[in-house]
Amino acid sequence: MTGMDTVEWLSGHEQSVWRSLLRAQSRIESELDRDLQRDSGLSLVEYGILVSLSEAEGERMRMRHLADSVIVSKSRLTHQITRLERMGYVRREPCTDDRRGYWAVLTADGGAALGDAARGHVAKVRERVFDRLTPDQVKVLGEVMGALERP
Amino acid sequence: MTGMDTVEWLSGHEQSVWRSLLRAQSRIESELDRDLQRDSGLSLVEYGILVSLSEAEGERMRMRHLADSVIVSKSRLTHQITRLERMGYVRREPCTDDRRGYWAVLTADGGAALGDAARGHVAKVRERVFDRLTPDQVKVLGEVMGALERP
DNA sequence: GGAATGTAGTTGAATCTTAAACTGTTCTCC
DNA sequence: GGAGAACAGTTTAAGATTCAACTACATTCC
Repeated sequence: MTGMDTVEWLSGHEQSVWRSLLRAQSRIESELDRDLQRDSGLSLVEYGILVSLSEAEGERMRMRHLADSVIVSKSRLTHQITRLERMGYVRREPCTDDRRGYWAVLTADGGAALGDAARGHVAKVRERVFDRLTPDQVKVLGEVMGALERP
Repeated sequence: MTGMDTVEWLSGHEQSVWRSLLRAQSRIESELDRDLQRDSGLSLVEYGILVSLSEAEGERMRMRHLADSVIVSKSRLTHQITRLERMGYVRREPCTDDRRGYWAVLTADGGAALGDAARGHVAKVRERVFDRLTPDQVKVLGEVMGALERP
């Protein structure tokens, strides 16, 4: 017994919950990503970007806001938008009122690609997550994730 | 109303739970990864590898089994183990009974690095996850993740 | 008005990940 | 015992991500 033992460890149960969580996370994400990629050529992050844009006023968002909304670094978003632009799903427009800024704008092709991808993707989400849970479990899961998502 | 509308969409509540889940996942993972990296120079995956090895018989595992245990592709594991070997935390040993195979073996340095990293990391996990939840919520979270982790 | 500081976004290089092809070994089954 | 399939692991190259440095505009505050 040394002085280093004073860290509070996780209890056995907490440990097992934590490991389940890590495995579930990693499995859900990689399966959904693989399927989405195979069926529509979009990664999960790309899909998320298109969803955010499609729901925004004028189907456009400033880079910074978009980065926050899909939780990626500015730099990663820049590269990602460049790729989406190459695919023709997004286009950049300079901001007139803040000349540092750009809008990322959803194109018609991007909207169509999102529509096509969504059907299959939603089915997988349902199958991979919600079909496995009771309504009560979903309710608690919502509360829990609500508590965990806050920074 | 077209024929394409027959996909069962997510209900409003499900949708909001799903989005919380995605945000929580991504925040938890990136914060823990950042902190772990800063405090100990290990990524979350590297940490997971060292944990698996430390708990295995003889502090060693076959590559395939290790890859399954931390849920990464064989290829990624190969690269990752190469890096860990360069850091001196793991060494490879050829398998005597199956000449295709290798053991990844935890070194003394690797064990020490894991020990150092664990203290801070566990504290963050507690702080980032368990401290935000009631015992009941933890219990349900465990059931839910148990259901979701299965392939 | 202008120096200092903060913010938006991009760039480039190093690092990491992925996917497919490949080597060498073991297993199956006739 | 040997052909063929399956398995363990690595390699390679392309593509993605990260990190720090950088440009350009906006804000603040004297």
